[in-house]
Amino acid sequence: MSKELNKTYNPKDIEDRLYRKWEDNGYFHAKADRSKKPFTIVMPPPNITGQLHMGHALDNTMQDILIRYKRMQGYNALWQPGTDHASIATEVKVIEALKEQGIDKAELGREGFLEKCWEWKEEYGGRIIKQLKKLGSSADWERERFTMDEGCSHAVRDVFIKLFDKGWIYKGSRIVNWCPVCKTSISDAEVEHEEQDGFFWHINYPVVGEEDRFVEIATTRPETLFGDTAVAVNPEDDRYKDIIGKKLLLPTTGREIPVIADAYVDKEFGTGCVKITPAHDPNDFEVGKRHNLEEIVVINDDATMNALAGKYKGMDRYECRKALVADLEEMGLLVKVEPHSHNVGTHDRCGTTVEPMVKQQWFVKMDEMIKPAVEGVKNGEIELLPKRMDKTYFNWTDNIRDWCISRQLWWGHRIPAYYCPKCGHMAVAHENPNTCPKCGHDGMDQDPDTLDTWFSSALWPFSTLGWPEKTEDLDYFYPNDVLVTGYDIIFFWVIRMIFSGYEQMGKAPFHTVLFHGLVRDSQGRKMSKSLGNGIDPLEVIDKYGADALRLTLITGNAPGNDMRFYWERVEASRNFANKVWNASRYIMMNLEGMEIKTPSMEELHTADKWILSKVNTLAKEATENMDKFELGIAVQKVYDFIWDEFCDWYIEITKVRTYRKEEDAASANAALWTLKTVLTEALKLLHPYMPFITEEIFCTLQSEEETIMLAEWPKFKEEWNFPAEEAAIEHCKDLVKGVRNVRTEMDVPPSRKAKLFLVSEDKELREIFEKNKEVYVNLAFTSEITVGADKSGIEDNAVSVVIPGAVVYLPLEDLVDFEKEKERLTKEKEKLEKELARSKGMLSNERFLSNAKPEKVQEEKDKLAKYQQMMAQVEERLAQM
RNA sequence: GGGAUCUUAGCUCAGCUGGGAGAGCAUCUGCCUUACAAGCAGAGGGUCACAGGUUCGAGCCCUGUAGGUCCCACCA
Repeated sequence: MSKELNKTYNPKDIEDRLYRKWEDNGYFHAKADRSKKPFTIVMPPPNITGQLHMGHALDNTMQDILIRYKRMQGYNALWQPGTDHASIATEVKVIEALKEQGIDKAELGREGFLEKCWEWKEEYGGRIIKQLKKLGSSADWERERFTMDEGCSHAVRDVFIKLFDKGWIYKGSRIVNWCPVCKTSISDAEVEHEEQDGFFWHINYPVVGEEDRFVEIATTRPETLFGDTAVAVNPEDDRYKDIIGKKLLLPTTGREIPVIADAYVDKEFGTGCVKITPAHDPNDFEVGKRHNLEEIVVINDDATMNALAGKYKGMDRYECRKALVADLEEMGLLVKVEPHSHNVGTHDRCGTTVEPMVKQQWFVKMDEMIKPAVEGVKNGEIELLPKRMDKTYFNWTDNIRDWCISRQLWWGHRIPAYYCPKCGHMAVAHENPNTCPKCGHDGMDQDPDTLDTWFSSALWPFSTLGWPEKTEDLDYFYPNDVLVTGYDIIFFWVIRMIFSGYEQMGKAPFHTVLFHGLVRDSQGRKMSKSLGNGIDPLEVIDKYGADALRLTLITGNAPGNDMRFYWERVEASRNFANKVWNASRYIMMNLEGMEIKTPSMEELHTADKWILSKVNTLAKEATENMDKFELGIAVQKVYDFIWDEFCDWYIEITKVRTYRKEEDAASANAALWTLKTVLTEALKLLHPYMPFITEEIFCTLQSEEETIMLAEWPKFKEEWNFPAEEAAIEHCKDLVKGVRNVRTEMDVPPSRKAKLFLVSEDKELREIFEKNKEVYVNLAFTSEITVGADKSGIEDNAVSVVIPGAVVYLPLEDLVDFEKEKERLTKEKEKLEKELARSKGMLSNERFLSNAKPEKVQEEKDKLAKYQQMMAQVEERLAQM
């Protein structure tokens, strides 16, 4: 019945084959089915430009674990996958590709360019999906969506129109972050602030009509001078009270600007005088609004100076800065230059310093829409894990600003607004009305801008289920259950999904958000292309297998924390896979040709019940941990169980029985049944984490079920709860450990078996040792075992080991070194003395006795008794020597 | 400026609601014991950053200090 397994686990032999089997059999597919409870996760859609990196690997491993777990628990588990059009990223890629062919985007025209984008998408868009499959991801690929497919695009337009009609989307002239390289506006969230060393230029602006009187301003951006429309001082600043309202001559321009008073100015900072450039600085923009100042744009979209910069026209902003400063110096208006480090906003995609610009853009009004999103997290409808993410979340929502959603790009969802070239009327609609509803003019032009990529991903939890159609899927699978993602996109995506879910669906999109950290390199640096320190998950899979990679990413790290990637850790995971493989191989070898019957309770030996009880507890605990999303803890417990309890103890314990199949068939049968049963349970618990190896073994081990993927998740069973047997085996383990310890210390070769005498005054304990000789006979290297109440008949010079409740004697007279033995016992005594002191101290502390929980007190009393008993034995032994 | 987070064995990190310090790797010593040397058995190694406080009891809670990392923020 059982097939052969290789001696070492080779992931390559099985991964692709098993994945194909799963996919072909439709195991990943979920259909709305009212008889089952749904469990839904939407996959954060990777960019079509993306290549699988460690972040994806971690993110998707976590999701796959949850999905596989819930699927085994009988849920109708849907993992909804798809990809994101990633407007800027894709557009940049396509432009680059075109450049190589000598083609320019503008030449190609909008239609032509979009065609190229789609071609690019067709060619590369599926790459990352293939890579995700390598990981073992059990997403429902039949449902794969794309943010720009017909349905999602419809959803986008629908939301746009609804919000517009509600007055929550508006078009306005505002100061926005402008990227001069990408030549588009970007949202606040896309701006990265970095500290840069710069200068503070102090410049004198002459006061009009007053000879030799100047106002000294300090600026980090002299080139914006041409856009100045005022100089502001603090109204409380005595130094400048008298010049408020006077005019200044703006150097090099001949233009006069007023001195105004505004509380925004900090008296203590700089000179206390601030040049106001409403068109190129967000603060100045606000000041300008308050004082009705003109907004003079002096910088072009490509960051060169425009005609208003006079002779500097056409220069790049930094070139102009240099030239202007030199000229000011010549004119004697440059007072001084101070080094000054300040925060500069850069575009997170290209690193270009953003230029604040006044532009006509589309915005989403946030003040109202954010309210349910705040409330939902506050009242626990949505739980953010780890909990501390709440603060980050509220920090953002409390300071929310309107969302700039228009982008001057071509690849993306085009804004569904149409303008009449004749009367200027604007209509917002799903399709071009063609005829102006106002003046009847024939032909309307669509707004050239596209929407921020995140506008469509914000709708992902419901747009993928068919919204705005009222589909069965939507009704059944929405709200989703869990969202798994990195904390780095909480603002971009998570918050926007939450408010969109509330606004469009009236319900939170999910009840739990599970955040994970970043995977860093071994030195703790971010993995990045520029550093070249990224590790390709596919390479890891190729070398060590997907299961090893998955296990590595999930263990040894607290939820939400960043982790470092080490090859050594992958190796350790691979070793575990191999361990599982070999243990299974061993069990299958033993099952070969056997017909295993389910043993009765009486036929099960103590050790069998012990391991059943252990795996039973494991199932309970691992389930609890997984329900709390403590995936790393859960799998660590499974790992420890398999390696330590099951392999190192149980398999070893049973060898004495499985080697003697003929002599005692019932005993061998019970052991083999237990081995197989416990292994199967453990494989199921391990499956979400290591899907490939568990499937391969499961299918080789048995033939009743065709896949472990759909096997039932282990539950705690009362009939497998054996506390007494657990305790009994713990005693045997103590015994074995004690013997091994002393034998190693005395350099007794394993080949030398020894007689073993066990002395205990405890009758129950004697019975345990008597009954379970088979447990320790081999592990303690015994040739003969005698259990007694006293030490009669034991040579005086036998080596002794004190274990809880008993003393073990090993007559190894030729090897006994009395000095060494004494030393050992003295060390033992010291250890016990310390424990006794601690225990006695606690128990003589009245406040401990009165304040501590009664069970704690009892526990301590039991310990004391145990130590006292052991101490007596050690002392007696020392006295004899 | 606000906030988060970290500081535990040589390295990387666990340590859940406070009750005798753990893992993996590395090191040392034995073992090719017929599942596994990617293994088995054993060992060494930690004033849990520092200083206070709460408590019968603190790695865990509170306050402060130092250092690291990160996020947010319009000081020109």
